[in-house]
Amino acid sequence: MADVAERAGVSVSTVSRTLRGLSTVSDEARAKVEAAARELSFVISRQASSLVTGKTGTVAVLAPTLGSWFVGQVLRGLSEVLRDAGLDLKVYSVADLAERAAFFDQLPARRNADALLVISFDLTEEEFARLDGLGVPVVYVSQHAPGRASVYVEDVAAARGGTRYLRGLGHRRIAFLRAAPDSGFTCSSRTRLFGYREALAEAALPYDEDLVVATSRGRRATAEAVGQLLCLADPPTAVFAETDEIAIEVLSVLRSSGIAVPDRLSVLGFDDHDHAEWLDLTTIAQPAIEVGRASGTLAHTLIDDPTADATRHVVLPTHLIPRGTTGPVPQPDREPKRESDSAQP
Amino acid sequence: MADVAERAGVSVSTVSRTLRGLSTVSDEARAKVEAAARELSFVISRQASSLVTGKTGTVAVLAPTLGSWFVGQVLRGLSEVLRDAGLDLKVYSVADLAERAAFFDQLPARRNADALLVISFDLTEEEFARLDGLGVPVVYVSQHAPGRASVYVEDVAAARGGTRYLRGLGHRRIAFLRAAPDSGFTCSSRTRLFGYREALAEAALPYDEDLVVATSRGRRATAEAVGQLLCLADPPTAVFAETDEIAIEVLSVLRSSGIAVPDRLSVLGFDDHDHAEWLDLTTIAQPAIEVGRASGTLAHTLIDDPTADATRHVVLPTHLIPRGTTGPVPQPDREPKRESDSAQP
DNA sequence: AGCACCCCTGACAACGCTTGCACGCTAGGG
DNA sequence: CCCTAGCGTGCAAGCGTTGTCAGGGGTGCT
Repeated sequence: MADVAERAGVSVSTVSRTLRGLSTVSDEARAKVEAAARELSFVISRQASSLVTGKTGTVAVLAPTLGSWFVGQVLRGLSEVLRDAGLDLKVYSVADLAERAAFFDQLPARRNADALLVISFDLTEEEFARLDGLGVPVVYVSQHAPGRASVYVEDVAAARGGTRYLRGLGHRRIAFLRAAPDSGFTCSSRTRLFGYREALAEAALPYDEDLVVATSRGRRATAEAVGQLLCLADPPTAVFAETDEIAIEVLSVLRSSGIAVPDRLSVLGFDDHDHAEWLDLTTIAQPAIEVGRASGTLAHTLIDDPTADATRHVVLPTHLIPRGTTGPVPQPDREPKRESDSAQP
Repeated sequence: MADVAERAGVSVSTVSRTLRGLSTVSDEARAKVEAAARELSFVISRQASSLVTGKTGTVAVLAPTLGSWFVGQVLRGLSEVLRDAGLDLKVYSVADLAERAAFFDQLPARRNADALLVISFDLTEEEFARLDGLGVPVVYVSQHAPGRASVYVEDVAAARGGTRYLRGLGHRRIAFLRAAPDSGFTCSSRTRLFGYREALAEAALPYDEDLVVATSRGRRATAEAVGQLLCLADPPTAVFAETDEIAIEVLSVLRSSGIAVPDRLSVLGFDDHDHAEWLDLTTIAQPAIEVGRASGTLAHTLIDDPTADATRHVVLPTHLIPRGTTGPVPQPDREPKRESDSAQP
């Protein structure tokens, strides 16, 4: 910065003021500084300025994984608004429980970011307390955190609606396929399961724990989970998957087993993944990119305005998209209409 | 830090030394400092330490988008090794050419990261020069940057192999579907196209520009591109898509148009996306997560050891996975064997 | 006993930036 | 003609660390 000042023939103070866009700089000085800065391709060091301002100009996000479709979309929306706000984006992911513990133990984000976004974590009270004491605003993304800033979709209502839809098709034995707890996505897992239970209860259908199965990512794990369901004495006629990614794996397993969808088994997903449309997957759409955008905007507000309501909630809409993987409950006394969608040679 | 020092009854120097794990601290002092630090839940400020060490403890990555499967996988591998190395991960994404220009103009990563990873950017000489003058090591990911550190798969050879494979099935009219230039993924686009051309040349097949079409993300754009190909006077019998995501959209379009795959048209992808297996998509697998890991490791090496060879290349293997979307070239004089994989009711 | 070491510790000057404060200048009002 | 106000600028004091350096207190050797 001193170099720029020298080249522009002004003091470092003036350079600093110019580069931050303060209005108390003469046009002449501003022009000289900008020219000098460009020639030296000078970039101000966030580290140094944060040392005095206390602001890092960075937002941290904690995600269970970076590889999932949902997180990718959220990150997309997020980076878009953060870029416009001049904030950098730091990502932390914790793959398993040990890493999760390590993260909360060290809280590396502390003092190294102006805000923290937590995506879909089912936090313990202790973990909530840690984050509350972080000293920076925390925004809970894709999860409802009571009394704390959060951005989410009405998971419970959406899952209730999805389950009702299946009920409306005549299904009485509806399975719920959730992500394995180690994946970290247990938050939406819990809320969606809750909506599912509510919809069962409305219709006085029993909640059968055998119908609720957790699966890890990967085809083999999904095959096991599906097998487990189909081997039940009274197997389900419909499967509600917590995410489209799981639903798509289920479709894959079913096709290679020659089980007709939806004639023998209906499949309902959640997300409206990019591939859902052409796979003809009935699903509950959620605006993932918009979730990211809203989270970024909220974080930005909370950073800039300490008096802002730090318990604000942004609730985004979902809607059911009926497609081809759900249909009426099969009639055992009739032949299936035809073997559709069998495996290719 | 002064608070910790006071509480522990030592000087800040000792606190600093303890917290950095330097060996020249007595056990007694170390214990007192650690206790005090824990009680005050003190965390050192990266900003401040980076000010004096010159290290930010952060690695920046520049990606064309955060929503694509490939970038997500790379980020996964990357975050894994960076976490182990104690480095933070900052992401910058540029969605269009204006943002790209802004990035190279302002170089926000300058001085704010210890290394920069650039994922699959087809850079101009001028942009290369900008990055060379960045002052921190730059690792080119998923692209071969001559004389600079890069991690990539043999795109050219892989695409050549894929095209040869189609040729071996009898195809003579092979289309290449590339990502639209605005998506930023033009780097692998270029190299894969090059391999495709090489394989055509080997067999003395003409390179027909009509067979090379660019498509943006999204179903409509893909439908247009596919339509364009099929309307040619001499339409292709096979399509080689630059990525599985494009290939999957192509399959989608073809299915809804009732065009049998592979009986009327073969489809070949690139990536081995999570969904490729069950969609029975023939593809060229590349170890995306491993690309991320290797990039992170290389960046870490370059940061820690300035004498390390900054032109090191890591080349990772690809392999063709023959599946059901590719088959022999259709025989116009014979009836197609059967209408496989028709749309569901 | 004297000397050379080694080990540990504390003081202090950076690092690159922001910001309160004071200063010099010009313009307008009494 | 003096006083005040306002504007643009520079000075200097930090922000929270690290690294250098000097010094104090043991220990082992001569």
